[in-house]
Amino acid sequence: MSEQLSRGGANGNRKPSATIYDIARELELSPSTVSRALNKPGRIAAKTERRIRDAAAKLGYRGNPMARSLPTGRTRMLGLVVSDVTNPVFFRLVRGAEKACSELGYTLVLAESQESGELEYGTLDRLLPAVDGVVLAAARLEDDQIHQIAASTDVVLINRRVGELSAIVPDIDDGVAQAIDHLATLGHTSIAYLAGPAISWMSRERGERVFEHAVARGMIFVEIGPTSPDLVGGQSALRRVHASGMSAVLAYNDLMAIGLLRACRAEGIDVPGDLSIMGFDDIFGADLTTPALTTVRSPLDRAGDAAVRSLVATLDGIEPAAADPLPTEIVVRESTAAPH
Amino acid sequence: MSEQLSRGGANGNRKPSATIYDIARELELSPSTVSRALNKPGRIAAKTERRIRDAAAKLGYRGNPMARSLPTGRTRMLGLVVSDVTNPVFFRLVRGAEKACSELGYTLVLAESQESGELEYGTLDRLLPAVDGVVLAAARLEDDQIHQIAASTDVVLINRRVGELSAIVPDIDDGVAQAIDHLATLGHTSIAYLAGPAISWMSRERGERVFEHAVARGMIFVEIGPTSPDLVGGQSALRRVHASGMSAVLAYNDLMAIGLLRACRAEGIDVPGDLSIMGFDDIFGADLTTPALTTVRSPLDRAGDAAVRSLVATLDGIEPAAADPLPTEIVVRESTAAPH
DNA sequence: CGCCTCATGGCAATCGGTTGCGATATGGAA
DNA sequence: TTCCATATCGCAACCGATTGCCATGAGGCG
Repeated sequence: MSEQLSRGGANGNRKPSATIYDIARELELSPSTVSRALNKPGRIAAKTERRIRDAAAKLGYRGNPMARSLPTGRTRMLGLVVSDVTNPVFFRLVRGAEKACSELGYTLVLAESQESGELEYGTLDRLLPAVDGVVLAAARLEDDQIHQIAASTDVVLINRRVGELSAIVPDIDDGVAQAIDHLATLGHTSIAYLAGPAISWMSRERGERVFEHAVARGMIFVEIGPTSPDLVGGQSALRRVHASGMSAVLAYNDLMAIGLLRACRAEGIDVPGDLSIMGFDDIFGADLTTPALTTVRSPLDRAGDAAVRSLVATLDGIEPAAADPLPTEIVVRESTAAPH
Repeated sequence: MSEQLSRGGANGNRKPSATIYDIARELELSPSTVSRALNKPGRIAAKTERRIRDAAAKLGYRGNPMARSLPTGRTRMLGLVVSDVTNPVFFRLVRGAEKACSELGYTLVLAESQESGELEYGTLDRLLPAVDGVVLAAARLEDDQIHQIAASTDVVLINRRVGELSAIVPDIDDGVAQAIDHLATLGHTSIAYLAGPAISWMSRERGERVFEHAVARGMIFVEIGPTSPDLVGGQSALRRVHASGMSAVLAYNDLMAIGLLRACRAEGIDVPGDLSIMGFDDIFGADLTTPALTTVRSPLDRAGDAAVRSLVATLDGIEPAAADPLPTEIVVRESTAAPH
């Protein structure tokens, strides 16, 4: 009548899953043999391996991930740190990373790093020791915080360069060139760049590229901001944008562009008649607005995929293959037109 | 000149983090004392505990999660399974779950269960043994698959009821009542419900509620579908909707409603003039469309939060507090008006 | 026929904690 | 002063794997 000790919480009537010891006993073998048969194909006689695999299947054996990672130090888990889970920019990114992880036999752990202070004693503190590496897509983190993270685990950055850390950065230049070309062709001679947060590497990068291409085209260029990279950021920038007298605006991201769009509508400013607006990323919802947003599409899903693969390669001690460029391109919709 | 063995991947020049053994040696104590001092406050003499905590801080001790979970069987990780990471319905849900986990000292692992076949030998297979419990927000899973999962770990469902499994389901009735009232007040006498996938419990539930309230109001009611719960699903349903002659449509979710909206626009059907359209959930983007979508808002963030808290309570052996109702309410925007 | 090699499988240490139980002070009561 | 209860800490087993090294036996070769 001895009651089975149920470890941890409710649902006590759950049979603890089989271990390699169960298999070993069943077959009168040593646990080490079972371990090898299951992980190092060929190390054990083919016949024995067969028997072991069959027994494992029969007993419903699932290796205990914790037990495995204790001696090896590898958890086969990867972290993905984003600054804001509800930001639609990350959706395709998460999807790409998730798929790659799944294909490579890894598990993806998603974390949010809203305030930078959270780095200490927060989610990241719990995350870092549990993963083999992290993909950082958190624009809000300071450079030295990133170095700090990189000191304790392998890191791959997305949309950002910090020191020599490996990074996946889509080739902005293509897209920006196309965007400026698009606007110039429409007849615009002046353009404003609506910057995101000052800390954002990507915001600065995009601003820089827009600047370069604009002046190369002989266009007037101004930069407005910095602002928060969301709807309200875009919304609140309208007065400054309007005051600048530019006929076209390129916002740091789609969220800001959409915010600006809405503010224009509220103020009775015609888009694209009075003002052409473009964004970056082509997030979900960019084609839902009226007018639908013209934007520079970023291959975020591919970036997520590439980041994970690069990370896993480094973990395996392989020099990560030089990632192919990840080109960007513009998606022309309705928010851009000839100025009048 | 003995080279330090770097376990696992690159970045070999990383100092392995301190263990309780390091602390014990430093203080000439036993590891077990260190362990207790750190986890069972009061179990050890206050003075000793102080010394241990100080030493731990000094050495930068971070407990090894794998090592801890091996004897205890608990990983302090929770899984969140959704059917589609890129579906904006889940964003607020993820956010809510993430925050709750963080507050409770748990780590959230996000997983996608697109095809049901993936249940075997897929992401879930790797996830399940690694977490203490899962929150299931995956409408695509079959009932018996859910039971199968529940057999091996603790489970909390969101937006769905299966057997006696604990579930967080917002109170649809409020919202639907308000919706029907809204439409009736506008003068509508007929209404169509655009159903999602047949397998979706929530789709059936919403349809049922709409049906009840519509007939209670003496309205004509038809159900159209089932369809895929996304933009194309809504888009492709336009002809059937139109053919039905109803003056108002309530779609299973906002994605479908928006798809329908777009199709209407493409076909020159005036919304809300010719047709009033409503959705469910109030996802990101629902207020971006033209006309902006009137919808029944679901408190998804609170649902995520509640699910996690309920799950953790069960894990702690506490009877989860009866969750407060999670009411729904309509958000009136521009896609509904009096029929003509 | 003898020796060497290689394939095969077992032993035992190890990863970093947790925890039941026992040993040793320590202080208070009698 | 003696005895006992209690507070404090250590011993050692255990969680479920991995892995270096060794023992055994079989087969190949001269």
